[in-house]
Amino acid sequence: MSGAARTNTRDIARAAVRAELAQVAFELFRQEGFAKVTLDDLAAAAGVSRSTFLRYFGTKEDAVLGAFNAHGTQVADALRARPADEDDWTALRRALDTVVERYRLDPTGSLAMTRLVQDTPALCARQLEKQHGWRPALVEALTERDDSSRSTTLIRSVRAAAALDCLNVALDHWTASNGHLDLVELLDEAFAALAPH
Amino acid sequence: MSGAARTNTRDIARAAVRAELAQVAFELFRQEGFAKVTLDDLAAAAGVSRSTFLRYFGTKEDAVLGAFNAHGTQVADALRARPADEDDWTALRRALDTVVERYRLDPTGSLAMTRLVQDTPALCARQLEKQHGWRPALVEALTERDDSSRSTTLIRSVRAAAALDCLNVALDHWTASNGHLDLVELLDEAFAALAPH
DNA sequence: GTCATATGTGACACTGAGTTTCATCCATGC
DNA sequence: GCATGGATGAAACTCAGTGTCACATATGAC
Repeated sequence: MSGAARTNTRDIARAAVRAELAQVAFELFRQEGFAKVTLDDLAAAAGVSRSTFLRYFGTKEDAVLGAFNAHGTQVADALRARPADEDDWTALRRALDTVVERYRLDPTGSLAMTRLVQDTPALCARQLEKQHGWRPALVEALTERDDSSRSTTLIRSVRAAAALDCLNVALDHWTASNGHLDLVELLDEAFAALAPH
Repeated sequence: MSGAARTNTRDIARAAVRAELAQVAFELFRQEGFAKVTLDDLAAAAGVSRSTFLRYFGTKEDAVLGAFNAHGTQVADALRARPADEDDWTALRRALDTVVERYRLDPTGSLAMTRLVQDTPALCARQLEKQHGWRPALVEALTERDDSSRSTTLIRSVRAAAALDCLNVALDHWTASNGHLDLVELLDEAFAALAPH
């Protein structure tokens, strides 16, 4: 029994193919618009069958949004790594630095990707859904950090949700400025607008 | 030219049919589950053709979520009606009372409806999308209330988004308690978790 | 009353997403 | 070489959503 977590040659190959397919899909979506590109188009452009494409990404949207799949647990992990005496809000802000870092590494690509998602209602909706799915993990991480009765699940849920909103709104303004404004500053402003006492 | 806003006999009839169709759909979804019911099932149950059903609700989801269509502008209007000297966060909290009132009027029905939405990923996603669409109207209302430079669009956007999160989280906990907990108290707690200084 | 028009409806065909099934191919281990 | 299992491709299928057309009915003008 090769453990499920074991990363073997096959998994690496799969990941490479997946990345390649995602790249092809992204280019096509940007050129033609998400709605105009069919699964057949994607498969043809990538040189695989429609079946194979759908095996890598369960849905058309996931060919784009699969890039964000790891963000949820990543932010949750970053949250757990914050000092125990830090308040929820500050810890959430700092945990989002892991996401911001991704945008800093490739501003041009990130800008194009973020625009594509924002300008495509179907992608926007799926993205919101995906982020909604991160909330439980964030709440759990917050709870592990401070199990005292000072806080409740409701409070942690609201803060986790609000933190993700801050990210989204900051990104909205970032793309609106063509990436000229500083994402870190925008995020700080967003967090400041809700800073709990 | 009969003005578009004019409510004539025809519009009233349409609204009645629409309400009837929504009711039938809701019952069917609750009994069978949203995914198991097809548009043909809905049309047959309602005694109309598939075409007609789709004319009333553009999508299957909208047969359920159409009930929330007015909420966006309703909250925005309530926001504009708040005293000018009230801070954003308090005004948002009070504006949501218009929504809470709907739940208070029919707790049983609201509970079933909210559960259906929460338990159906497709509906949950569409609901998030719909609420996301409310944000611009809320931001505009906040701006009209206080056009001073004390605040920015980014700040207002974050607060509007966070307020809706508060509502959603409060509703999560309300349904989890089978409607036993007080929605108003839950909402107050949620808002308190983010109270800006 | 009659005619013209507009609107609601149903029937139908069509596209495209996503699921499922099956056959085949190929790499790995024996 | 041979068996096995995972990856692929082909194809049929369901269903949501769009668009078109024909028909019926109700409303308004004369």
